[in-house]
Amino acid sequence: MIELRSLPELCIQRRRESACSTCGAREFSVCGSLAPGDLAELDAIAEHIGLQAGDPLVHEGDAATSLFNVTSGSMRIYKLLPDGRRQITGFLFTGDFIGLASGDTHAFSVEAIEDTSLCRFRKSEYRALARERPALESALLNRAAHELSAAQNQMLLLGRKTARERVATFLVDLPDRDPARPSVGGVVHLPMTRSEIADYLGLTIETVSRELTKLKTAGIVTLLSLHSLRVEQPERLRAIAEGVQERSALSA
Amino acid sequence: MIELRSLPELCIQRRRESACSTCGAREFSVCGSLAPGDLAELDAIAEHIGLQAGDPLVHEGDAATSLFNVTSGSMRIYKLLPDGRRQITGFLFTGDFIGLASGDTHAFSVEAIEDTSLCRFRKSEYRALARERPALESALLNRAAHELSAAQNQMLLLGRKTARERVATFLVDLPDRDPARPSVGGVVHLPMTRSEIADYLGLTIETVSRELTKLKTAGIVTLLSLHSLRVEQPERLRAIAEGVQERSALSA
DNA sequence: CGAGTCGTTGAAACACTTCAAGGCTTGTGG
DNA sequence: CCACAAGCCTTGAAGTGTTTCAACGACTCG
Repeated sequence: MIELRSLPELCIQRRRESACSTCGAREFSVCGSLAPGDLAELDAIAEHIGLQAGDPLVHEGDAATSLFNVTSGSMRIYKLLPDGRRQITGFLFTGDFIGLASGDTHAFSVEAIEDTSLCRFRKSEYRALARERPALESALLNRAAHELSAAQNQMLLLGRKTARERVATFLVDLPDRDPARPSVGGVVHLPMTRSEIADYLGLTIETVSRELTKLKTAGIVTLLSLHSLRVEQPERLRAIAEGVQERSALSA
Repeated sequence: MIELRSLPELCIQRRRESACSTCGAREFSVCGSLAPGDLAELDAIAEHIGLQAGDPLVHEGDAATSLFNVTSGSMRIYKLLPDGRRQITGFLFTGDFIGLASGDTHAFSVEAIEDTSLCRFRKSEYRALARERPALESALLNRAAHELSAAQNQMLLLGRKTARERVATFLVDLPDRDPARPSVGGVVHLPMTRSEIADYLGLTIETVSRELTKLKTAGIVTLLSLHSLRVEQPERLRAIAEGVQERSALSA
């Protein structure tokens, strides 16, 4: 029922002795300052999964028996209305958790955006381990706290920001989300489509496209390809994201 | 940094031997199935606080040294943009927690809507207790999970629902939020103003007022007073909330 | 090369906001 | 007890940011 995102600085990567025979994954990430003993036990109950772009992982209404940790790639988590309207509530990257909630069914769907690998923990085994190792539970609570804070920021965006502010906020925040692909020289990697960005920001694809074009025309960003751009004026982008209006320019 | 709301069914009320000498509060609520020993220890470190309508509890940017549990009344939790635009990210009622996050400053503000009483726990004391009593940490994680699920629902509302669907959703969900004031015969108590409802739903006060009027005209609700109404046709209200469009009526 | 998917751009439509006026309620002071 | 000011809410009319509808361009794949 819930999904917990990592903060890069809280993540430590632990390399396995050898690649998993099933899926080839070589590492998995856990959050917080876990002791080596905790890591070893966590490792012991992990099962590796590989997904191709577009593959579903969980579907709204599914029984929630497992807990997942993304080890590479990116995913979308979303909710649907009966008529098909979609709200993407988050993108998941390396280190993010999925499905920690206490309920017995998922209240959202999760699909792979690109080829993605994960670790799966059976919830029963995980809970048993968490009882023995309180640091695990504590680390998860920390993640939940950060995730809630991010959710509040997103509510502010969806409820009160203009289209331009939403797109700017998205470009400012995204680079910090994926620890596996740190931003270099202001280059932002966008694995998702315009449609996914739109459904994440509560806009249409046309509006996203138009606002990106305006940011480009204003010289604030340069579009390198459909899935990457470079931020040329980070301070202006940040100002727009925070709702600090610019007098002229960008109006048209 | 985070705020955790209770689910009524998870809350147990525990009556104190006598009223608190400072504020007069007689009970506080904790979540989950805590053992009597845990309750007693929690009780021992609790400090009682009373607020009047409008009083602030925490301000965005404040150092986060305490953790609060609402024992009566209602509060608003919100974030602001520099130009004053406000997004209320949640309303808090009896049993709800405030400030569980790990960070050292609050990322939101909290104010009392009506006269409200709370229990305060010093974070350091609480964490020490949680280390000894894992059930406490576990109960908080459950709360965080439910809160995250609610946040995802709100993102769906803010990003993809129409004004009418938002107001309908609000009226459907609100009665279940306050365990201290259960809904009887479809009567919904609204302690907050239209302005607060608007800032919660990402609308203006005029739009909220108009949509309430339309629901009244359609015979779906009856306005009893400014701060209470009765739902006459719950199934129609629920259908609207879920985005199931009605053919005719309600159009104007 | 044609089909399909995804993205961009323009024009028209519309849902919601903004601006404006008035009503209702509450509290205060003469 | 009434007058009056101050909030809060409702309602109407005009304005606008975003959506919807439509066409076209770019890229990928068989």
